[in-house]
Amino acid sequence: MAIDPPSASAGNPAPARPLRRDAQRNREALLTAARSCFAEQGMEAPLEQVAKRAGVAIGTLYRHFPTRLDLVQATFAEKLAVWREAAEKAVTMDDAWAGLCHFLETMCELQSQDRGFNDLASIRLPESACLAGAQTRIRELGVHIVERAQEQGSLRPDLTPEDLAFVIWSHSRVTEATHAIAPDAWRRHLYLLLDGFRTDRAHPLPAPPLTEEQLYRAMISLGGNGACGA
Amino acid sequence: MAIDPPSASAGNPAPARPLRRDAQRNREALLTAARSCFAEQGMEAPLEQVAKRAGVAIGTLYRHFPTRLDLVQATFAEKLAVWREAAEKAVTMDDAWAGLCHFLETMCELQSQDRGFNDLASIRLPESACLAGAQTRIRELGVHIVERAQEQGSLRPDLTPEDLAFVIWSHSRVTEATHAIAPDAWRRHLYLLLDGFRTDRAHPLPAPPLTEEQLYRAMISLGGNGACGA
DNA sequence: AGAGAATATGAGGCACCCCTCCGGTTGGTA
DNA sequence: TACCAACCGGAGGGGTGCCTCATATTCTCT
Repeated sequence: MAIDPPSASAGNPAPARPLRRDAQRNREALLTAARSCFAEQGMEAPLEQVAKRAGVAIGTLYRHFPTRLDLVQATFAEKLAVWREAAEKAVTMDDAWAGLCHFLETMCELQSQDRGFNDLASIRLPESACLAGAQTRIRELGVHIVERAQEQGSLRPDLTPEDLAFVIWSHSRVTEATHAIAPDAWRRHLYLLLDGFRTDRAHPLPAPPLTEEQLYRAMISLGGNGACGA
Repeated sequence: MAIDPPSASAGNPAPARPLRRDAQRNREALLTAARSCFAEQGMEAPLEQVAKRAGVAIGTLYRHFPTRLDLVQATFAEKLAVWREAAEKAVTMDDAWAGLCHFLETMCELQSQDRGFNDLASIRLPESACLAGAQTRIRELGVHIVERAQEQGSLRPDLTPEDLAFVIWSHSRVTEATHAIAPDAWRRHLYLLLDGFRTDRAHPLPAPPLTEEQLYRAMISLGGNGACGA
């Protein structure tokens, strides 16, 4: 993903000679350390701490992952896949409302377990990032999830897929606040919000939905100093 | 609040000789600068930037406000008062649901206009802070606001005053994301959540409410590096 | 006008984090 | 076994922000 002979940017050309054994070991130690650091402190955890926790010098970290974004992507690829699978499954569920709940609940669960994922879910990676594709796919699935639930009449018709970002963002801070004190409290918040999503009870909303473009810009603006540079 | 001859901690004993004219001028310049820095960047804005914007050296800032907390409190006293007045008014409104909306909408508006206030609303100041009393008062009023709306039957009965913190927290991140892109989008989120608060539509919630003590601990845990030291 | 207290200044020490670079080390192969 | 490319270590230069303190300046009162 970073190391290796020149070229090999997209992920398929040269088979790239396997890593030396010590390098392989270090790479894995780094990923393990990154997972725990990011989970505790978010995507902006000091890289020097990741290196220390991996029992490796800082130079070694940079050799394997030249930028923070490289490390973030390698660290979260799996969890992003879990989220994506939840979305894929959601669109196949007979009860579209249950599908929506499954999608959102899985997402929130991942967010609440991992501050780094919490950060990642809230933002949009740069186009160049290899995980950006997964984000895009999840968004497509989100559109279907919303449409199906509206067709079945369970989801209020004035809700747009962009409104799902409200769930991500609002849950983000709620879980950050309650995580250490009441690890399940976020479910209460989620279901309060979901009650507001149902068709019965819908009252007119006071502001128009975000456009897709606004949504992207909003997600990018949250990027701050995280892994979002370029 | 910080300067001046010894003693004079609570705010009434020695009349405390008035500030010299230059000191008075600087103090006001500092507050103005702090308001704009905090509004843009949150409560953790670099103090050196506040000083620079005030056209004053860093030492001067520390002379007037020995700790960040001192500066934060002086900066936000007025906005906290506005919030509190909204709460006082809310409990007098005939329609308790309208009162709840007025309270929350005012709060969210303040949060969305000012990142610093957004931070401040999410956390709990230390007992020693002079603004802590206002926070406590607002909380008391929040209890009444909730109770009245439940008595009138408009607010779902399984909601507790602690759940109002979900509004603060969730709005916090939503407005941070959308503030620069769609300044009114937060109203949409707020009213989605409020639709979930109504009595009709209430579905059983999957997690118990926070206790008061959990709420405080959660708010403190968000304090991070902000103005919350000691 | 002059003295003295109050105030302002800003360089500087400390801590944190970023990222680079080059000499030393090691794994795997001939 | 010996070689060398690949790899590792970690000191160090750069940047930011915090806070302090000795010195210089300015107000105010007599």
